[in-house]
Amino acid sequence: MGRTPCCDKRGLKKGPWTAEEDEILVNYIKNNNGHGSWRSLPKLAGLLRCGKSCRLRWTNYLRPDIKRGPFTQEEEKLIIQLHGMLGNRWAAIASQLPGRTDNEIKNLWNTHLKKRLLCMGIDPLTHEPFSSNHYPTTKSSPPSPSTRHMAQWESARLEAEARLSRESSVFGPQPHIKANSDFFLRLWNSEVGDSFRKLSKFGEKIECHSSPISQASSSTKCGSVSALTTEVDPNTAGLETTVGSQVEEMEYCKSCKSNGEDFMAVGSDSSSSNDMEDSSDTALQLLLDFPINNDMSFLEENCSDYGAAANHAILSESSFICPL
DNA sequence: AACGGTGTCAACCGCCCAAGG
DNA sequence: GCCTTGGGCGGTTGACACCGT
Repeated sequence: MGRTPCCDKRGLKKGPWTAEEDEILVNYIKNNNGHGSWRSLPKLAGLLRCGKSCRLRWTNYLRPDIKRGPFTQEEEKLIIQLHGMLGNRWAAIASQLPGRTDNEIKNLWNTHLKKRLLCMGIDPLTHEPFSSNHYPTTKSSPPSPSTRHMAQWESARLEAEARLSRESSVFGPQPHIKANSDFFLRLWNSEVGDSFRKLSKFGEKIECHSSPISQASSSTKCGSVSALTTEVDPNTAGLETTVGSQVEEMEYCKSCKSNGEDFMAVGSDSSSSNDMEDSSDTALQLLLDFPINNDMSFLEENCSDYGAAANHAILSESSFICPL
């Protein structure tokens, strides 16, 4: 059937926006308390641009809440962590970084962060070390990034909900716990989670031969849950340990990793051969496990530093040469 | 100074999806 | 239920800046 063009391109201007055009667009949106219909905006505002172009210019550049300037280390860390969970869902990632646009984050990823991960010997697509391309499930192909991400999300969601449920039933209302330990649920209820729920539907379609979500729920104890624990307030961590055995398991998973053991071995049903149980998720885990206020200097520009840090902390099993 | 290589980022393109008729 | 439309998203492109030779 085909899609009709968003607008009649004839006579419309393309390319970089001038200061005058910017001014017209900003004034129009200000004076009309919003953009209204993007399609009709250019005509009403007197711009020789297509509506899409106006929308893009506004959302990526002219919006008053845009934060310009270089990304901070915190922001970069967050982007890496979110990318590990969400993949190339730039809009969802951007929703967690106030003032940053999806375009900006996408550019940052493609020009900097991707190279840094490559430099560390980590596949930016899967967040796994390149060396761990052995999939114990032999014939089955490696899980797709989206499936893995879904698995982690679902697992984390179930864990968080279960924990909350336990907390509320055992201790009654615990506002401080709620505030501190619900990073995931906040995320889940945000645009990020929303977008992921949509993805999950898609995942069910493409993975109809099995149930990736349920498999994931039972098998990824060491999944993104450990990312949650990094957000737990130390003041409440002890309480959580007494509250839920799952938290203990999470901590155990982390200690396994730090001891260099195959942490997936502690999974409840590690003997099954489904894709979600792939134990080669260490790189992603380590990325996710980095406490948000840890020093991430290993991600800085100097590739030799990455190599050293990665060799030391991440890729103990493999030596690699920084390609850059 | 000229040139080529590389990096950056704003902008465009095409697809997808939800809403509405 | 089908079709059209508008908006949003992710991938890609191309202009420009910078740097080394």
